[in-house]
Amino acid sequence: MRVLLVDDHALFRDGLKLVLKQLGEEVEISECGTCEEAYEIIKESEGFNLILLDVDLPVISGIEGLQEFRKLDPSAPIVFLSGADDQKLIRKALELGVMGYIPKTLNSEIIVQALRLIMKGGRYVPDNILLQADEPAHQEIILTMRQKEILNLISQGKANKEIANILGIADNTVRVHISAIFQILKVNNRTEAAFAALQEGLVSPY
Amino acid sequence: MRVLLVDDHALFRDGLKLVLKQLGEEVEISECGTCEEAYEIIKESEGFNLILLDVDLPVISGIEGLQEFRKLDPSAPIVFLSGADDQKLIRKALELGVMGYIPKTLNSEIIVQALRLIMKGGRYVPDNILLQADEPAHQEIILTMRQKEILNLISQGKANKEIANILGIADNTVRVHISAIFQILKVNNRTEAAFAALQEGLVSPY
DNA sequence: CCAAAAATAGTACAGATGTACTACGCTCTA
DNA sequence: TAGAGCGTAGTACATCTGTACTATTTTTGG
Repeated sequence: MRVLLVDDHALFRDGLKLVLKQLGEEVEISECGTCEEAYEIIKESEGFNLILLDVDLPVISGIEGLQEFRKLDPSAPIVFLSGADDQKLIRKALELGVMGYIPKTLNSEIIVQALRLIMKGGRYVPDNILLQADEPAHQEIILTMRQKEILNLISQGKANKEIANILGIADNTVRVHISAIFQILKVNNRTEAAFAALQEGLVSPY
Repeated sequence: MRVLLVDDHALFRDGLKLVLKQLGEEVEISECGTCEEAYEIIKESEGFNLILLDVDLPVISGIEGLQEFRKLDPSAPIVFLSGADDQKLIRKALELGVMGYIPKTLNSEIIVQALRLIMKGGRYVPDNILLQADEPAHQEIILTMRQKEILNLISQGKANKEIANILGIADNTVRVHISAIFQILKVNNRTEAAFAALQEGLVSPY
């Protein structure tokens, strides 16, 4: 069995390698600390039975790199490793079609069980986290493309006039969009909107 | 030798325990996943020779919990473990007087050497990161208490009047503070200020 | 104790922001 | 083809925001 382990924390890799050996007979582990290295390894290999991918990788995150892994080794089930028990992240991961989401807080016994499950074609997602996520019944926020564009510019601290210039429209139009955005996000001003955008993952804090 | 290992990632603890055993003869390792548990362990123990503390812990972060560790076991050298190679964080850690800062990306050989150094009374800080930190010459941003309070409220999307009400001062005064904050942060409006505050770690995105 | 820094507060003003309207063209779908 | 939704744009208006002043009181450090 061939496993590829991508995580920038060398010691965590060491710990996980021990766990993987409990998985069974002949486990052959390739490891690296970045997506870029992982791509090279896959190209030089004959495919893996399992890819364990840290979501929080430097340069190219696991989420960003996921598609490339799919291309390079379409048959390998991909499991996300994550330091954060983030409900949204898990949902996104599942949407992206990963076969598992393993929080690094899990102890080795549970991880072994989870990986066995995944190797048999199942999925593993920590239930406590999914239950948590069900609660809020948090209504999906849907914005039009234009609204997302403008929300992004708002989040950069741009003024209405600047936004109008950038998009080549009248600043009255910008205001109309902004009013609409505020209603959808249920906020009253651009600073609240910016933070709402952050929380919804619509913008990133650079 | 007694070592306390506080990290919420069970597998990382496993990896690190292996490394610690390389440190020498009789290493006795206590481990847990949160500061709260760690406090209990220290109270029930006779003191440690080394405390390894993850900075990014749930509920109480390593940085927040540091003082309490100091109180409970003043003689134990404290070493931060961190998943992020963050220059600012390292500087802050050193200011707080920790004896070492170990990025989780380090491999085991280097960690062993670093821990040996620290056990002998030295300090370990990854040089590549410190060099990096020198470059930006990023001037420290110093705000008064009042300014921080107001910056926080700005980041919550509060209007000047609301801030004035909350703090029990005139909204003219709020404006004066805000003008000062903008100059210090080199920004032009409250949304930019909110994001600058985020980047500087002055507020958290809840 | 004095000087500097911080916090307070006022007046004044230009410009930005947010809302409420109306209105028109475009695209898609029933 | 009618209606819905989107993007565009205008007018009007009340309010908020940010800056530039001046000025007083409190706190703090040398």
